[in-house]
Amino acid sequence: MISIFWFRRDLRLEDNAGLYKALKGPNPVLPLFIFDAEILDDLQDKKDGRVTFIHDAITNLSQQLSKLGSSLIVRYGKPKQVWEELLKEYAINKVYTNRDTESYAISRDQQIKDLLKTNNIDLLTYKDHIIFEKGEVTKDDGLPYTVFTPFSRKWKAKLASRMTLDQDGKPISYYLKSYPTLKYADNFHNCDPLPIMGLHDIGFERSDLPFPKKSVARKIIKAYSEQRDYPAVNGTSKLGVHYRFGTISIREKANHAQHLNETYLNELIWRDFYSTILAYFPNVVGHPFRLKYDFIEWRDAEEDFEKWKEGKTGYPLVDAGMRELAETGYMHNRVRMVVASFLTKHLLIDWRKGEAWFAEKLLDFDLASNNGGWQWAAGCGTDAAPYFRIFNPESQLKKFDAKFVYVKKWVPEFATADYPEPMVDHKFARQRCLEVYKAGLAKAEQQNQNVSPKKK
DNA sequence: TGAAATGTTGGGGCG
DNA sequence: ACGCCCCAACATTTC
Repeated sequence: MISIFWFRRDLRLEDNAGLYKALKGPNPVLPLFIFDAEILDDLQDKKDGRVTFIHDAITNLSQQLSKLGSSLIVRYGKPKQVWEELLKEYAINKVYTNRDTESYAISRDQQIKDLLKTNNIDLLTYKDHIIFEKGEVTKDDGLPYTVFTPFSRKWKAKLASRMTLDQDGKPISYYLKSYPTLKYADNFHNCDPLPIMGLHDIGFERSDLPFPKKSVARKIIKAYSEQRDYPAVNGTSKLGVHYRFGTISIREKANHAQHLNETYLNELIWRDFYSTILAYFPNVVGHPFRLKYDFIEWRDAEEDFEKWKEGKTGYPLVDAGMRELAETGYMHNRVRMVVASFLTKHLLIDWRKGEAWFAEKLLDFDLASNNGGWQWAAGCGTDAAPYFRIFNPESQLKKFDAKFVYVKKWVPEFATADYPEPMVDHKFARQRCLEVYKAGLAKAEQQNQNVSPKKK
């Protein structure tokens, strides 16, 4: 009998909660990865950078495991079918995995749990990709926070409430201690290396996007709070894709952040916050968190959307960001806010369209954070910017890229005759946005009264 | 994690 | 010396 450890968005051996538990369990452990046809077959771009990133990570894991005398099962297909095959091929006693709380993952895992149950096999799940999950950081009455600042206060208090020492005698929160996975490497199932299919076997080609490195200079984290807002500066960690696929440990990075820079730690808390929001309110996918914002009449002009996607709006900072995204699968965070504000407020295009475009293009795309960010920008989310906070793309440029270093990098025709005029006048668009939002909210108010008239 | 509009204050030029 | 005006700088309110 063996145990299976199922890798999904936790593609590393070190400090992996579920893998650690599996190795400490009663059976030899054989790890598994499934290239999920349900997800992959929906991807439009057959050179999708994320698929290459995952394939690289899987190849790396397989090599590491073969050095340990074990291997990695790699399959392609619909998870249920793959598991049905595995049940025939292996004598499986337990299955371990790390929790994934995205909507699709929850239903997939339930399906697999049921399938395993009929074979008397437990599916054991663990928290690995965030620090505190749903239910761990709540208001005193047990209800979830929907505003970031009090959430983060409680989060930090919980983190600090159990300080201890690590192996080297340095102070560390109990919640950030690493799982010493490799100490139990003897419990991997001994076997010959198993083959890994190539990218084209699953219908993809190698992407030529550059993948950010997972080693980050300490000074970037240290100076994060001062430098993060300037897109021309190498001031952000670009670790998003590694957090997304678990090629680094969130606990390790949170521990660094706790010692080096509180603002960077806050960014990690935002991940927990939005992940938790999604877990409590799965309806935020496709719907505004504050439902009264569902009555806004978006203009949704298709030609405007195209200009935005191509980075041809005539607003240099917006265009630079959109082109950086298209060319690298990444966009500086300050600029993400500016382009999102521009799409929703200046162009009055439904935030869900922008969200979908980011989902397609971002290497570090994360459902919860992306949705939270877009709803924030549109003003309809938790802890949202009030709708009348409208970014001025020109003053944002002046503030954060005054010397046009970032803009010139991505928009070479900037300041030449080839660069277009602004597609819409700022003052006009601002006024229009205020009116349309106001009308939308008024309509919501009216509907609300029709549904539940006030009692006398 | 905003920006514009409006209000207030105080210094300096000037008659 | 004084009132008046202008305007920049800053503060507050409004969207």
